[in-house]
Amino acid sequence: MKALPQFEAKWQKAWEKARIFEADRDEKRKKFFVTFPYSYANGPLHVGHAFTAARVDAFARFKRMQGFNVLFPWAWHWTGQTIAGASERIKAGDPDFIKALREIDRVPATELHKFIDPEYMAQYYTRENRTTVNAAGFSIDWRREFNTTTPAFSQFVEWQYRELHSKGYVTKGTHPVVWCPHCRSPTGDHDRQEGEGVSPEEYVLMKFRYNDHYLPAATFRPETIFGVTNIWMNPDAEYVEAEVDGEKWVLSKAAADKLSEQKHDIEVTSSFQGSKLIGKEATTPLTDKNVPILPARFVDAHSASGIVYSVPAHAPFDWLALKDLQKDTESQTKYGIPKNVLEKIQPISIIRTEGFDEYPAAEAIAQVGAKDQCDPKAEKATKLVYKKEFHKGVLKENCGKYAGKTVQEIKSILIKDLVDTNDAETMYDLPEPVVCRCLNPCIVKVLEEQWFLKYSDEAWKNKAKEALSNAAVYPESATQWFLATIDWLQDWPCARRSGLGTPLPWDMEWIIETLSDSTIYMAFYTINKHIKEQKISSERLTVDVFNWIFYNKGDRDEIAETSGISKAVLREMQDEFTYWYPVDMRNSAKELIPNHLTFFLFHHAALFPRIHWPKIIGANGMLMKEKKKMSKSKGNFVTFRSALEQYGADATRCALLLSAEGMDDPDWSNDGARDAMSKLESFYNLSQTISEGKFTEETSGQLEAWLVSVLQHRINRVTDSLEKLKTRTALENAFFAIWNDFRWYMRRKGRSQNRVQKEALGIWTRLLAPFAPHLCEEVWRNLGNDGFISLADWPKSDTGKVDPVAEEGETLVKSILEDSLSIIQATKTKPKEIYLYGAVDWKWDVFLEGLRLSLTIEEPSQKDLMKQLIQLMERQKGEITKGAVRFTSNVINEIIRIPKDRREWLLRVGKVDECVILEKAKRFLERELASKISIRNEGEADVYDPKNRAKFAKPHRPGIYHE
RNA sequence: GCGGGGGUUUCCGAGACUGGUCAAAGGAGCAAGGCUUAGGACCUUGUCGCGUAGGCGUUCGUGGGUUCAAGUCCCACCCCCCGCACCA
Repeated sequence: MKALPQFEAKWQKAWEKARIFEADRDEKRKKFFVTFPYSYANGPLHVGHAFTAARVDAFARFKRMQGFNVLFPWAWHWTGQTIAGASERIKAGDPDFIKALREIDRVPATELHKFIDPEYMAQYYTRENRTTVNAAGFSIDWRREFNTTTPAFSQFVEWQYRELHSKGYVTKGTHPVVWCPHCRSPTGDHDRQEGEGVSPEEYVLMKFRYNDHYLPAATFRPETIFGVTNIWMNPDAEYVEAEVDGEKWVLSKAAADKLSEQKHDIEVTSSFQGSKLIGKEATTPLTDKNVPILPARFVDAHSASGIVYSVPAHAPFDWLALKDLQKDTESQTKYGIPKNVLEKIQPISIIRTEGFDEYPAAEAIAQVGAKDQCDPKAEKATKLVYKKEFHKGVLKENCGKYAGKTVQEIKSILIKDLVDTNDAETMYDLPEPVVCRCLNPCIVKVLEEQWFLKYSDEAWKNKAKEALSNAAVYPESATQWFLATIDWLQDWPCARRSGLGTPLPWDMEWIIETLSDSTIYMAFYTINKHIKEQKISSERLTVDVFNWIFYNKGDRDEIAETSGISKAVLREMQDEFTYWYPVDMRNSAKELIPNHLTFFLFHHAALFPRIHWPKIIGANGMLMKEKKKMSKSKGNFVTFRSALEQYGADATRCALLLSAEGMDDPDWSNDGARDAMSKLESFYNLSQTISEGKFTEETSGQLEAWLVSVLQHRINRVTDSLEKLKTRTALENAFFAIWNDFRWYMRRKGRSQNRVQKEALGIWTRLLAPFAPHLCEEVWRNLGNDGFISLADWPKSDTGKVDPVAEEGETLVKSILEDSLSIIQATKTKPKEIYLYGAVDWKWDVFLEGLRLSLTIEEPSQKDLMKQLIQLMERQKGEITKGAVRFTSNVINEIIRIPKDRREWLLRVGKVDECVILEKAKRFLERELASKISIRNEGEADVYDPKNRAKFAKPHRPGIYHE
């Protein structure tokens, strides 16, 4: 059992020694450039990486065997926040995190403390993972390896960004983000302790007037200003007076803090309890009405401005709060609100909506059964009203110039109008609390002067779509997702203030973010071999150098002079780039479709001419562990390394690739891996028997012709599937289907062996080599071959070797076997003797003529064929029996159902001499069925046929009688 | 909510674009038999129901429809998974 993994190391060494995966430019050979998105160096590779990479490697090996000069390079992603963040957590002594590193990543204690240096950590995992990649037997050219903070690579990224900038693809902008004041950086979803999926929302602050102050009441529904009856404030919360951009405002303390992060000048001048303003009056913007300020508990001072206005007709909370207050005499006296003020307040209906009457708020409250303003059901009622009114609501006559319009159509116009007249302002806030991993609460910050990749640009989008249609996408169903992503993408902030990476060349405060520095880096592989071999220092890699290499722009002599890179090396780099580019195949997990892979298209479209756009893009599912998502926190995380140690490289690769294809999620299970391992071992044992066997037969018969023939189909199937990255189908056919062919052959053949079988094993092994390369090298060697199977010729199918007669012959034997077994099963008796009856000649004539006719007529119908066949028989025989007519009618019925290519095939096969074939297979059938067999043709003299079975004989379907 | 992908026989999955060879490939599991000192090895058979003749009946999320014929085409509905951005 352990024999297989043992020779894995042996072959890996042999490959390395012979340097067979080091790919150099060779103009005489066609190249093929495959890539795998480099992994992030903050942890060990896991079996999910293994799955995707195994697909890429299988494809690379397949193409290499097809004779292409294949380049499969590898690199490491160091850019970004994550590695730095991980170091932070170690520094802080995060116990869970350290435990995971010790137990899952198996980091030795002696190394762990060094991880407080992020660079060391990245180095550690790079080293670790490189070992894993080699142990997997991936066919990598390591001379081109790099990581994304390598100075030479940074130079390359700088060149890329200067180029994008000058072409207008990078712009400056302002944007709200979820922000951690402590970390002083945006807090992405995965950086959050709490509040996943929460993003900033834009409120409108309606500027009510109170004395010489503004009282900004927050709302999502500014159109409801026409129905305002009062203002709500929380009497117990802290409010402040502040100078906001030169105006005097009253707002919650929390809001003042928030606004100061949103491009506003704020100075707080005094602070007081909300109760101070209760009972006072404020004036509405737009409509200049005086409304009272009233107390309400549902008002959250930590949300937006901490002040809201009340529209009881359309807002369930307002309706409930009003009812609550009208009943609450205690509060009325406490805050000195005269009864008549409350009595005067009448809901004002301003929106007409199908399905609602005068007061939608009240209706919704009744519908959900909300009791008061603190009832959680009030939220439900609010959503109900909002949604309906937004989509179907029309503003009534009391809405000024907006009357008669739908809410949906005037909403944004109204906001713009209000802001223009200084009746409103906008403000961002979070609908739910967000807490950073550092345990500090987050706020919304409006980042100014950020750098964006302008993915919103229509022209760029169109170019990206062109690049997409220029490439083959596998599986095809992923195309839709790409198109949707291209349409959906907005401007992408491409730089951050912290983390590892390359600074923006024209604004060094900013570091290019991880997804943005990894879009065209495959081009860097093509030249990095020379940069490393020639030890070219990064300063020499100037913009001019890259321009010359990638665009052939500028004067080589001059560039050689200024950069100090020799003319010859420059030439060599340019040649190598133009030789290897474009990327022929890039494959990743589907989660990268909406980001990395689409960015990859955008940037290639922006920076390179069409001839350098990618040719094939592949996507695959996300790996599951025993049907569940794999994660370190769930404790079901399987590292690539541990899988290799347990099952070996070949079994790991095969188990993964057999598990899924297309965008279906593959599943990793111990059973699956163990199973793959024992299957491979069986294959090895079988191969030993065959390759060590003595060949008593040199000449080949029908059975050998059959084996060779079906193998041609297998070759086609495996080849076609691999071309389309259908790795599962390919492996299934290369492994199970051919195995079944061999089983049948050996079962039919008995003990004797044939040279053809050994040749067939050679083909089989080569078809399997991209998936289980180590084992196949071993088998290949045992078969007496000298070179590496990794470099052997991929089998080509030969239509000349397809033998329909041989194939149908075996089909006949199989069907006799199956039918007889079925009869035995149904009758529950064991026959002493089996009689087989081949169809009489005239039946064959009718059958073949029927086939021929069906192929000459466009859409063969029962009637036409019948007529013609009967005429034919009349001409030949003069008269026809009733039985013949019935037979003809049945045969035609069957023929019509047979697909066209099968009909062609059967016509090519022609008349099968079933007696001869079955006679040859007689001993086999007798052995299998444990019965004497006797074979005759229908219509011959003296045929033993006591139950009249012979007349049931049809072409390809002899009659059977069990006695 | 928006966008993308799916629901097939015990399980995983092929088939669906191009309707008939489909009770539906292949693998796994399970059962029986063989081979074996033994086997998580290998070989054979069976694995929707019925059946003393190779057959018949009922199935491919649900409900309709088109057709001589539907897992495959059309319509409606139900359910599941994934993505939704300052970040890998």
